[in-house]
Amino acid sequence: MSRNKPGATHRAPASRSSVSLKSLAEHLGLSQAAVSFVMNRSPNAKSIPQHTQDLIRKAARELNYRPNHLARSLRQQRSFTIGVLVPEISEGYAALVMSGIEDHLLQEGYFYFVVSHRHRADLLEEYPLLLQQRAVEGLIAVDTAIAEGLQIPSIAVSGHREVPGVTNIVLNHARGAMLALEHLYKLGHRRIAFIKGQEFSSDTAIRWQSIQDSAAALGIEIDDRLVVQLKGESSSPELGYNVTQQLLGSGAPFTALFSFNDVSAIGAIQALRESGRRVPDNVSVVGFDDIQSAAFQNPALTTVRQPLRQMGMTAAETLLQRITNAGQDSYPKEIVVEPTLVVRASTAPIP
Amino acid sequence: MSRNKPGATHRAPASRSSVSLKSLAEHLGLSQAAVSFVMNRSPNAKSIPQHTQDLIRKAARELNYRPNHLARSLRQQRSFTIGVLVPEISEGYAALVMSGIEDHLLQEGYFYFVVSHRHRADLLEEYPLLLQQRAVEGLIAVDTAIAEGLQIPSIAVSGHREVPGVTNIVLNHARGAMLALEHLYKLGHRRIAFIKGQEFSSDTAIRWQSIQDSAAALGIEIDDRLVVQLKGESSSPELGYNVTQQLLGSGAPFTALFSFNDVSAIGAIQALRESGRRVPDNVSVVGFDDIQSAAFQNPALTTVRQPLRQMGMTAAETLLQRITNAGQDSYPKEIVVEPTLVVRASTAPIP
DNA sequence: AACTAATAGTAAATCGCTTTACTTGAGCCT
DNA sequence: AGGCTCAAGTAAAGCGATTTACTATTAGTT
Repeated sequence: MSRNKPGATHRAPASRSSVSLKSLAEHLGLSQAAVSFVMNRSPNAKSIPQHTQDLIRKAARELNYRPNHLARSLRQQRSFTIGVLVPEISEGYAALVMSGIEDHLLQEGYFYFVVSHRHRADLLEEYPLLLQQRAVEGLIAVDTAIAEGLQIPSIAVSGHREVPGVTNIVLNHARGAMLALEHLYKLGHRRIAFIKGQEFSSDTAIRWQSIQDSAAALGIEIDDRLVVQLKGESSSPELGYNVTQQLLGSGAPFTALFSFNDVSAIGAIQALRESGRRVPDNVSVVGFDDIQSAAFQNPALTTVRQPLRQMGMTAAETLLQRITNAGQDSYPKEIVVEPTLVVRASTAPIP
Repeated sequence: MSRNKPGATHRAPASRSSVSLKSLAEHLGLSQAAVSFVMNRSPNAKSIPQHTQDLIRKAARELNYRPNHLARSLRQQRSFTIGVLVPEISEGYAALVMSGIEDHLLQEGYFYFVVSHRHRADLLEEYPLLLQQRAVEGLIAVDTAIAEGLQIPSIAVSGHREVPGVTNIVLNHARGAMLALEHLYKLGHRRIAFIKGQEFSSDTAIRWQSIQDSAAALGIEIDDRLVVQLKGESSSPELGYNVTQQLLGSGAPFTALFSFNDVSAIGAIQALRESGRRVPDNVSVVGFDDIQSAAFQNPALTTVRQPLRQMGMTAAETLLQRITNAGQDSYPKEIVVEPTLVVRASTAPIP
């Protein structure tokens, strides 16, 4: 199955124990300082003639010298590492934000630790501390209520509490709610059901408030019997499925459903279908987020799109700026991004 | 919107510049060594009487001492950090494996760096080196061809090449293919279309080989016109959509489709539907992986389940074992996990 | 010839911890 | 009184870099 090609040692001689600055300097008959200056293109290197510089770089290449990042971090008090705190590593929301974060971060030479707290209070408390012990230079919390009193610059993606030292990156929820409700309103819907998010979700309160405001502005009345709330920790569509059954059980009629997010909307559609209702013929459904699979549902999901990747990139970019400009203690308290309505096939005019 | 509760300073006095071992020792009037022994419960601490130990721990708590992990790692030559290399974060497959990895890792006190290479050859080459520079103690590559000559223990989830130093965690593909084909066979299907994975996907070759073997064993003939291959880097269902259109364009009739993975199966179903075919009434579709959203497709997807989370956990567990037992150079070359067939609503007897 | 300036570096401290080898004083024994 | 053991620590090296403050040699100037 696998052959050992005899002449295939095209890699460098794989220096068993990795070479250190010390061994490299000895090999060259120079001081560690000289080598360090040259390798880092430090201003001090100007006292080293070009010829010697070339020799140093050549030897470094040949011996495959790679400076130990730990040692450098310790000395410089700079780790080029940040921490990312998410509720859970899964397909939807967090994954998209993380991919945006990574995009910007790696490009700037930073690495990051990911930790997921799964809404456990002890982990929420402990992880930021552990991350700081590991000398991260900043923290990005995704959909996570961040504790006060952090020593390092922090960004909260979808954070809404005003915490000293924290930049919140938030969606314009007023607009998001209005886009969705206006769309339904224009299709003739008046009896609209709502699925609220769990208490622990950062966006739950603000989104619900925005919905109430938009509904009032449009003259849509919200029937309490048509409002349910997701229950449970998991991020599976099942949660949406469950509360939709509850909604159907109440007997109150509705022609549209606006769900807290796409994942729950997907579960909701399944429940509607099983109850004999067709989407969008009998009930229109609007989701929120526009996760990757939203476009490939059947019917394809109409949803309020959050620019999640963009939010991740902005988070990383802002964080690095704050780290680099440390000292200035002015920093943005809030950055607002705009939603868009993506109309697909899960909404239609009232029957 | 946000209130400042005046009496809310229930946290410790937030010691501005974090306390070091040195300052803690000075504060106590003891040597750094003594404090270190006690804090680490080192055997050396037996020479420190209980009373002093209590004093040390009390002071550490009060001053909120947190040892600098960088310094410790440097000294001990142990970073308690590993690297995880994935093609892309925002995808069903990798996300599930990562969540398994994290589960085991964090629990054992390890942290991890994630990097995604997006199939770029330069990154594939560079990232393992950068990770080693950052002193990771091991590497887990997910669905990624790992380079030879790594200095550290490595695990390849869905790796199939035999590389020295690497443990492959693989699915029993022979069984996976057989489960799916047998299922279709029993439903009466004989004209079956196939979507193969991209060349760069680790599982593509073995899975296709297994399919051919199973088909032969069952007496199913594979029509070349009914075999297409995913094209493109992205992990969106669109790729499956595209090749299914191609399949339909060929005009060759088929009653079932076995797709490389769930994501492409979802796109395929969309294409089938748009062509006027109904799933499963006219065409049965089987996916592979059982990603989270598979159960919530319409129709719910019949698929070969890979225990992805389990594979991640096993990867982490095996890696930590190999790290801990460093020295022994015996290690598992391959760990096989078993698939299961999850029958849902996308398959039915032939029309 | 003496002084200055530039060139080509080097020695050593430092980051914050761990860990080995040693010291100091007290108590006990003979 | 001298030696031995034990308790309770301490001093200092070392992990692998970076960085500040020097030094030794040569060349040029007056």
